[in-house]
Amino acid sequence: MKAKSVAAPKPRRAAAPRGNAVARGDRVVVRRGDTTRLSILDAAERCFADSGFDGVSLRAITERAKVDSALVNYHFGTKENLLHEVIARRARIVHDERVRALELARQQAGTRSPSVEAIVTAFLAPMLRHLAEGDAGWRHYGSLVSHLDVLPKFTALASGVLDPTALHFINALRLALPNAPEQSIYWGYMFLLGSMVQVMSATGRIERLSRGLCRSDDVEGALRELVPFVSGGLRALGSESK
Amino acid sequence: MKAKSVAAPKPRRAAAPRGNAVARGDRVVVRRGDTTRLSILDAAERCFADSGFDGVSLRAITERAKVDSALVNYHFGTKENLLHEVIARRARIVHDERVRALELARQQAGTRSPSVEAIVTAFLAPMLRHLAEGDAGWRHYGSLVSHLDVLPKFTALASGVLDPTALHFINALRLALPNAPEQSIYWGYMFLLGSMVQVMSATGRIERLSRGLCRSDDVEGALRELVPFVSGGLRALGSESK
DNA sequence: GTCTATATTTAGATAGAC
DNA sequence: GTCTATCTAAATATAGAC
Repeated sequence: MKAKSVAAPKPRRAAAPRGNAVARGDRVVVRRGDTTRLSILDAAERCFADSGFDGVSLRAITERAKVDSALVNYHFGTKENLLHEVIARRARIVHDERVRALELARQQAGTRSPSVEAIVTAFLAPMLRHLAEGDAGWRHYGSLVSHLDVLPKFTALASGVLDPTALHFINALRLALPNAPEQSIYWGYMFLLGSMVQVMSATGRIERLSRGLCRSDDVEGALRELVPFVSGGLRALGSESK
Repeated sequence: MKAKSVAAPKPRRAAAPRGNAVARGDRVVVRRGDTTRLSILDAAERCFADSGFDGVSLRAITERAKVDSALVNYHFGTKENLLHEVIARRARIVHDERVRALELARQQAGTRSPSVEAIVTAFLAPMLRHLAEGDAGWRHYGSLVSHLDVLPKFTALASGVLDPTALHFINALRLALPNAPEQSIYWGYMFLLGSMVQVMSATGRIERLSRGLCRSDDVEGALRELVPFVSGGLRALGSESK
């Protein structure tokens, strides 16, 4: 495969024959093969996070998932499609949680705009809460998103999944920072992402730098630093003395 | 190749037979093959930046460099070694420039510590200046470093090259922010990196989000946002009201 | 130092039996 | 849905002539 960019999810053949678990009447019916699908998604999530999309083979993934190597193509069609589904399943969840948290902050603020801190927290807390709960899948997802966020080749894919969330929060920030120039809002949002990525990617760099004083897996600690840092930064963009 | 992590540069065989250009007496003697070496380094820098280390083949690199495909192995030994040399050649330069800029800020501050802004600027300006000058090589380097910064597989490599700079600036920040807890300094430095990465990686995401209002290649504009954002964030970490 | 040719392994994907 | 077997292309790396 050449180094062409990865864009839309083109289900080539038998990609995703059916949904994952389907409600029928009252009961949730788990179909045969659904556990296979899940095993593959989880294994892919982990492998992609560790080594990047091109750094792992489908065989490495199926070995970790303990399923036959032909089943990836049956369930997902192509490797790219597998990546897309790995991202999409959790992105949907975080998006909903973030939007709901922002809604809540708006209600609590009444007629005024929520504070910068409240908006930033609405954005960061859902993702970091998942990380803090110790779920390995979410940790791998965080690391994987960081990876995609930074490689031009995958920006289209990441953008397509993550931009809807972005626009919600950019709008909110605009209202909370009426004095900030329009460009500052966009850049500020990017810096928010970048700061969060340093926590999500969990490369172990901060352990090494701080000789163990700070830890990537101390997500609550990171959140306690992240919210004031980002909020302070955004406020500085909105103040006149720039 | 399995998904093992990439650590020290292990020159396997004929890796880097000689330096790139050697001063002999007064004159700089450019050896035969040095232009080949340079072509490969430049092409690799570009390809790695676009698609990541595992996303490009050595053949794609040699084709872009317009040299024979066997010459990578002759000059660099392995692909990993090639990556290491691609990073190292520019990392040395930025490190020196940053340390010099920090020295200068210290002299100008006299007996007091330089301001947070001065320290942050000393760190950011050298790299962003290279980007702003429009040199394609530096742009690719920036994008590549962002990539390595985020993938666990490459953290050891990136760390080995970049940590010396980090410790310089962490020390400086400690003095400029006497009220900040020790952990906040380390996290703050990570967030500084993360924010910078959003500029360096130049994925085109901000163009898409802002519908063309902001541009990745407007580096001066980005620097005007980056310095106040990071400085404001760091100050917030150092204030009592956290 | 550079090239041709190739060894060796591994990749993604598929056909068809069960 | 799952498995065995395999196709085809591409990967990294090397040997040896020039």
